[in-house]
Amino acid sequence: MTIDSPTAGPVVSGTPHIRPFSESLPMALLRAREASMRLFRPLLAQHELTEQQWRVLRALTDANGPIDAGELAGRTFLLAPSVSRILVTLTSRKLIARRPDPADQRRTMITLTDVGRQAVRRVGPQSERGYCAIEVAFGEERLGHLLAELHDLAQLDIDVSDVLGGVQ
Amino acid sequence: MTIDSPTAGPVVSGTPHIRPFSESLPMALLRAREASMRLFRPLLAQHELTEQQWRVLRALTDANGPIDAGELAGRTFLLAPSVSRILVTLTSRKLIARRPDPADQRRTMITLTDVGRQAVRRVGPQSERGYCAIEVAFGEERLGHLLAELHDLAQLDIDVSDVLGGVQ
DNA sequence: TATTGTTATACTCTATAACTATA
DNA sequence: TATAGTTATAGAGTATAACAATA
Repeated sequence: MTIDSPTAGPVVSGTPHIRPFSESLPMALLRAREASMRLFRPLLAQHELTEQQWRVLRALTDANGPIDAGELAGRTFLLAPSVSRILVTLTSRKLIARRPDPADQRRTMITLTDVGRQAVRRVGPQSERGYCAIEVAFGEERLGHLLAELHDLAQLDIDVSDVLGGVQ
Repeated sequence: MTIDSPTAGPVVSGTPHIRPFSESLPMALLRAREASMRLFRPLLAQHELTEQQWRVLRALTDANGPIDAGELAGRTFLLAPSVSRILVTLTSRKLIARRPDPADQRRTMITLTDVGRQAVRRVGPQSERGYCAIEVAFGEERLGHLLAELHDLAQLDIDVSDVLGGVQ
């Protein structure tokens, strides 16, 4: 049940304490993400969708109605310029539609088109097979708990300046 | 034998079951990773290191001796061409050194230089402050358990073809 | 002939800044 | 004046293929 080292182990020759790569949280998250994405990448490739384009389509599916570009950027963890370019691509492929918000013409409201919904309907169930495979291999309850922990972790609101500590 | 799960909650208007974005494992991992990287990005920026360059330096620190480029690619989750280019950059900055393996001249062995080790020594302890902040906010034991679960998840060896299911 | 690493190429995303048009 | 989105630009990584050197 334990990870590699119970008490953090010996420090490497004269180096001040630096957490081993294997115990780095961002690295562990990356590794786990790569392992799970491995199941989905070929599927997205088949449908000529990048990971980020798929994130946009998923976010729109969840939204279940028009949302503006800024909201979309936030939900997909993409920067505004990335979203803008992705929206151009997805629009040219008729997967989404953009129109200005009548209430505030600065805003662009985005919706899935019927074609876009069809695409999601085609990819979604196949992608669900990936999740099921993970649930089976890892354990459904265990996976549920992991998701909850990841959710809580992402909610932590740590002040970055505490970390940099005015080192400047 | 349908893939759509029988007891997976209400299905959105006519759409076959598609897991909500919020319950997507890759998305949860990305979200958690973004939340944690938020603490480290400014630090890396201060030292003019990209995330990927820092991964290479960390992997070399852990290796505690020369390793070849292929091994480095594996440990950092980077593709060989990306590693190649990063090695060019890091070599020009004198942070690493490359030399052919005497035992097999095809292989390039990579080591940290003294300058490289110094850089790691400067960044490492500051980065450790980030980890500590997370440990405090999330709980040390809880974080340890999460790391162990992520480790196990990454170890899963799921056959991709099971997922694609010969759909072609 | 297979391998290791590097280049070549095209595409995409990241990141910051500048710009347009609304408000 | 501030905001929302887009466009501009520079840089970097992704991904595949092709290549050279070595085994």
